[in-house]
Amino acid sequence: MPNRAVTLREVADLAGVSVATASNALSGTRKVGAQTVQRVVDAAAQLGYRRNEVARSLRTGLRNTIGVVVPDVTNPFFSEIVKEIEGRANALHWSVVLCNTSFDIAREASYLARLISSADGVLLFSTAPDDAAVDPLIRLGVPVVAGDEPILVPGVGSVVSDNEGGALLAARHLYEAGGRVFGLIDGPPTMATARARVAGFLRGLESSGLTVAPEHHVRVPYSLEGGREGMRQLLQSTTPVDAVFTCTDMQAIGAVFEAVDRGRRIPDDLLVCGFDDISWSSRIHPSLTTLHQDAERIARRAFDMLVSMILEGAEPSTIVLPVDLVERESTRRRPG
Amino acid sequence: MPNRAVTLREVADLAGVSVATASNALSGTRKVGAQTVQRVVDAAAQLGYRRNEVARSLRTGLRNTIGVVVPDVTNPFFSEIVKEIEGRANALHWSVVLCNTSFDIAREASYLARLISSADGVLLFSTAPDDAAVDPLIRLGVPVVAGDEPILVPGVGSVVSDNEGGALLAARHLYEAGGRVFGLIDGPPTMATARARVAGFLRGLESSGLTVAPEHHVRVPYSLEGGREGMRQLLQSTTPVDAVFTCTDMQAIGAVFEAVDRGRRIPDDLLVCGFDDISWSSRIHPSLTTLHQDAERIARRAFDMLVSMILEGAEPSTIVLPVDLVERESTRRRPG
DNA sequence: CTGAAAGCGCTAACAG
DNA sequence: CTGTTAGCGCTTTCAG
Repeated sequence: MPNRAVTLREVADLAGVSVATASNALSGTRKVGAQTVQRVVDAAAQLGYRRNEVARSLRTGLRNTIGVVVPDVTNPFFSEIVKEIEGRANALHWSVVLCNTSFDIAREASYLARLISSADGVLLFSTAPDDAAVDPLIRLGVPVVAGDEPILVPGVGSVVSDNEGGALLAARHLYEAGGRVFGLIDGPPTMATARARVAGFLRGLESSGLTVAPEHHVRVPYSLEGGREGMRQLLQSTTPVDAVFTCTDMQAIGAVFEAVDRGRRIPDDLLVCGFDDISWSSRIHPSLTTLHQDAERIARRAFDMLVSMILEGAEPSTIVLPVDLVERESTRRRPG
Repeated sequence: MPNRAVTLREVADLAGVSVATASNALSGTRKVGAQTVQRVVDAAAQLGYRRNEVARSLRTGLRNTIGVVVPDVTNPFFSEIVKEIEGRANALHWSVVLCNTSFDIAREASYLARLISSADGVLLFSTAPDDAAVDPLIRLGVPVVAGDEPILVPGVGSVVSDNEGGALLAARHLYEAGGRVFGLIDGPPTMATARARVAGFLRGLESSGLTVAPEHHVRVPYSLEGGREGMRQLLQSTTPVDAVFTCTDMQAIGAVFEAVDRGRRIPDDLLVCGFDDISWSSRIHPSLTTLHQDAERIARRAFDMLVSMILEGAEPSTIVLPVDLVERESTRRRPG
C-alpha cells in the first residue's frame, strides 16, 4: 500500500492508457471504449486512487464548495439552516465551508474576502451586512444569496421572511388575546429584521389605536440572555406591561424564563409572543406562541437559487416567504 | 475594475518585477527589498489582487482547511463544539469544512474519502466509527483526531470524556438522592459512549448492591424524541422506577418533558440525571442534574492536537478529560 | 475512440 | 536581493 496519494498518471500507466483517457474514463466526460473504462476503473480501484480535488479545481475553476456565513451556529435557527444546506450540498457532492462570524462585522468581511477564491458561491446569513465586503464578490462573479436579512447590493439574491407582515399578525393576536399595555423587546439597531419586525408590530398596534411607550421599548441582543435582560427592564418599568413581543424566539424564551423566575404567570399575568419558531419554542413550558419561519424552506430556497446562479448563470431574485402565527400556551388564556 | 480574478502575473507586471519576487514580497517567504515590497503591495492593492488559494494549495500541498465531522449540528453539544473549532481555525486563517453525517455510516465514509484530498486534517466526532473508512486517511498521512467517541485505529488521536467514571458518579448520586428502582435510558448499541456510560452506571449501582431490571433498560436514539420514547416505556413498566439515568442530556430533557406531561413530579416522584451538560439543561424547568462534559475543552484539546500533528508532525495521543456532577433541581428533593 | 501537450496560478528550487 | 524555470495533478483542446 502506498503512503502517498496515488495520481492519475499511475492509474493510467497501470491500465496502459494515457492520462487523458484515464481522466475521461473515470469522469465520463468523453466517450471511452467499454473495456478501456473497465481497465482504468480496475487500476484505480487496485491502487486506491482518489481524484485530487485541488488540482481539478485549479484546472476547471470550479471548487464544488460553497461558503455559508452565519452569526452563530449555536443558535437553533441557524444550526437548522446550516444542517439543511449541508444536506443539500452533499447531495451534489459539494462541500460546505462554515463561517461563524460571532456577530463580528470585521470577521464577516474577512471571511467574504477569503471565500472569493475558495468557494463557487456564498450563502450569507448576516445580521449586519456590509455592502463594501459583499461588492468584490459580485464584481468577480461569485454568486451571493442573502438569507434572513436582505442585502442591498445589486446582483445579490435574497430569501427573506415577511417580517413586517408577521409582526403585524403578532400585534393583532396579542390584542385579541387580551393585551393592552405592550412591551417590545427589540434587537440591535443594525439589524434589518429587527427594524422590519418592530415596524410591523407598531403598525399592527396602530390599527387598534395603541402604541408602545418609550420605557416599554427595550433593545437587547438576539440571545436568550438578551431576552432575560429585556424582560428584567420591562418588569422594572413604572407602568407594568401585560403583553410582550420579542424580535426572536431566543429572546422570547429568555423573557419567559425571566418572568417565570420572578413569579409572573404566563399567560395569566403576561402574554408573550416571539418570532422564528425554533424547535425549543414548542418544547419549553409554557410553550411559546410565535411566528413560524420555515428555516428549512428558507435554507432550501436560498440554496436552490445559489445553485442555479452557479450552474446556469441564473439571475438573482428576491423571495419573500410568508410566516404563520403558531398559537401556543404563552398567549392562550384559560376562559374566565 | 476587472471582472475576472487578478493574477499574480498582472501584479508583477504592474510593479515591474517577476512573479517570484511578487510572490515573495506578498508572502514574506524570502527577503525582498523594502521599496520593491512597497511597489508590489501598491500594485496588488490597486488591482484588487487576492491570492488564489487553490493554486497555492496545489503547489504547497497545504490546504489550510480541516474537516469537522459531526452526526448532527442541530444538537447543542455538537454545535458548541463546531463553533469552538471554527473560532480557533479562523484564528489560524484556516477554513472548516462541515460534514454532518445525520448518523449515517455510509455518508460518514464518503465524507472521509472526500476529505483526503481536500483537508489537512480531520476532527471526527463520530457515533459509529468505521475503521475501514478512517484507515486510508492514516495511510496517506492525513492526521485524524477523534472526539467524544474513541476510534481504535493506530495513528488516530482521541479526546474523550471519562464516560465510565462519570456514569458511576451518576449512579451513586441517584442512590444518595433516594433512588431505589433504577431506569436506564441507553443509546444505540453501536455507540461506544453509550456502552461506557451504561457500564459505569451499572458498576456504580453494584457498589450499593443494586442492579437494573431488563424491563427498565431501554434503548432509544440520542435525541429529545428518543428520550420521550424511553420515558414512555419506563412509565409503562410493571414495577415503577423512581430514578432514571440517560446517556445524553437530549434524552434526559425529552424524558423529563414526557414525565411531566404525564403528571409525574420531578424530583418528588422521579429523579432524573443526564450526561453532557448542554446549555439547555440548566435552562429548562426543572433544571437538569447532569454530568458536565466541557464541550469547549474537548473541542480545544482535539483542535490543538490536530494542529500540532499537521504542523509539527506530532504523534497522536489519547486524552481523557474528567467529568463533574452538576446537581440541579431534577434530583434535589426538598427535605421532608 | 485515443494520445500528446498545454496550462490553470502559484511557490520553490536553482541561478545569477 | 531578484529573475528564470519547473512543475503540483488535473482537464481539455487539438491531432490523429
